[in-house]
Amino acid sequence: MSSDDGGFESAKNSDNENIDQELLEQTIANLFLNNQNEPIQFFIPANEDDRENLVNLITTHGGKVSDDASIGYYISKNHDPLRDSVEPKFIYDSVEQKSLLKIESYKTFPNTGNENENVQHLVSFLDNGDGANTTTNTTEQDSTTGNTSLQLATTNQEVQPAISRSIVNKNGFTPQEDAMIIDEVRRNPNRRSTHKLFDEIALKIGRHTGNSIRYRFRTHLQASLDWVYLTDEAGNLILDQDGRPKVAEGLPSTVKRKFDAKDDYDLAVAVRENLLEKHGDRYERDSKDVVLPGKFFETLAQNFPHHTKSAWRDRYRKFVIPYGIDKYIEYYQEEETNGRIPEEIKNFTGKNLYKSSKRYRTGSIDDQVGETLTEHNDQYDQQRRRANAKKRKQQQQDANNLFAAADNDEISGLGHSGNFFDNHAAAAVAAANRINSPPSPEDFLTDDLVTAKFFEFQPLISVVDKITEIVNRSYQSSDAEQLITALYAEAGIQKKFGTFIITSVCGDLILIPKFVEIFLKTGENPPQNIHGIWTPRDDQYLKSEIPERLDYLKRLHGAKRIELRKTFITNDIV
DNA sequence: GGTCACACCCACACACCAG
DNA sequence: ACTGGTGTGTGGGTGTGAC
Repeated sequence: MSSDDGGFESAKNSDNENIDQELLEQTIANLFLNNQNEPIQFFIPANEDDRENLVNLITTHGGKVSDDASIGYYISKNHDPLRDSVEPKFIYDSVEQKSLLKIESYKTFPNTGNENENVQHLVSFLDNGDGANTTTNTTEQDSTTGNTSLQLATTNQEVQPAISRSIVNKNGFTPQEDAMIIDEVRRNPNRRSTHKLFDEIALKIGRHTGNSIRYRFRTHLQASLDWVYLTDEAGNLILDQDGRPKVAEGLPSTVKRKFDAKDDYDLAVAVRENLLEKHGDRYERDSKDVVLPGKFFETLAQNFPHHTKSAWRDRYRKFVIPYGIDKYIEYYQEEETNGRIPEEIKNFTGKNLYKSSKRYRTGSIDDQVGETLTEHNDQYDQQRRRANAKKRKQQQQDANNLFAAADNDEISGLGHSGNFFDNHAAAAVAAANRINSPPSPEDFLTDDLVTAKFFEFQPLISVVDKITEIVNRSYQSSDAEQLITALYAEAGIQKKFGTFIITSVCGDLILIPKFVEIFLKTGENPPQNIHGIWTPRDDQYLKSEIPERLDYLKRLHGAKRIELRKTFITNDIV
């Protein structure tokens, strides 16, 4: 800070000037301290604009930036529906004005408890009526008192998570969701490239598709995957003596591994050695008709275990034979001699070349293979690009024709054009309902959970829309009975089950449709390992007070939700 | 115009099977 | 035991539209 700071220009003597300067520096250094003189904690998402500068401003002014999304004020210009968001302007303004400003004024969606806001969080219920008993017959839920009162203090702002249904940024990913994705990848490191893993994560998160989560990981999160858990060959976590998962050194290989130029070279050399041994002088160059025993590929897989026996065999018949064993060896050696990096063999599968074994047996394949491997690879890359462009053009043309036809139909009074839209709508619904190995709903949708009304929704998953509509209505925060009755009468959810769901989500209405959706897709009651949905196991973990278990809960539910759950437990609600 | 979420694509690694 | 045929889904993208 320079002494000619505008605010202190009236200082008459150097002593005063020094004292003022000292005070100012002290103020700045202590700007982000709380009443107990402790650093105020903030969390800033990794992808936040100007994050580096914000971190710098906070830390140089006495504050602390947490790397745990559940700790501290959440500083972001993007609102997170699962917590209070404070605009970064709060930091800039406080620093600029050299004063800790009122943080409430910078909250994107301040939780004022106003009923008219789209913030709904039922934490207290009437203790009368059928819905007040919280038991379930279908889970290992701890038995609860038959006459449990659901009365809860509503005034405790400390433990009330700020939940809003307002979503900004097109269903954007919250820090909790990002953390959950990374955690799942850490637990399944060898499946980090698969589509299935992300489909599974999608089921747990509920708000995004597997595709979307996969893309999110690949584009935004992968870079920050600095460590993963150690797993065995079957993908199970390996635990240490204390039962904690071990951390791996580096990243394990993925399920499948691409063949590189060295692989092709090693393969070709091994094949040639084998044939020379067998045929001696009668060895035929680039033979297309060579029988190699299974033992050969078995040995190869032992010597080069990063590919399986089947993979080596497949690579041999689909790539090395069509290109030419000796031709590839010569190509590889020449590239190395000339200081160039050899390419692997490409474009010999499916549509390109490997349609019929006759083609390479007769040698006609050579007509399609360029002078060099590079030329060959380039040729097919170009062909593919041209084919894709042509396909896109055709699709555009089809779309134009379709709309033209629709216009004509309208004009000619024929109504909408055929059943194109119906078919596509049906396909879209079918796709939306398609999940991996779904459990049969008949097995878990028992009478004590749902009524006949529930089955009127077809497909069943559409009941989630109805439930969303129900929970979006305005309710008195002290009255869950109204909600339970609506769920019973309009969605066919038995009152006891409705109460159980509300209890499992600690009264957080936004999670109720999510609960039902995941329940329908997985049959899990309550759904396991879902942010904000408490299971009997989670409650046991909470009661155990074992640090590792509490850490796990903190990652899964966040500190605020843990405090809220404790209140539930203390009040004997669960 | 850039970024993001999401859908979709496709070569090919790996596996299985009937002949 | 070996073969060619082929299914599955990974791995690494690209296309599209909303914001």
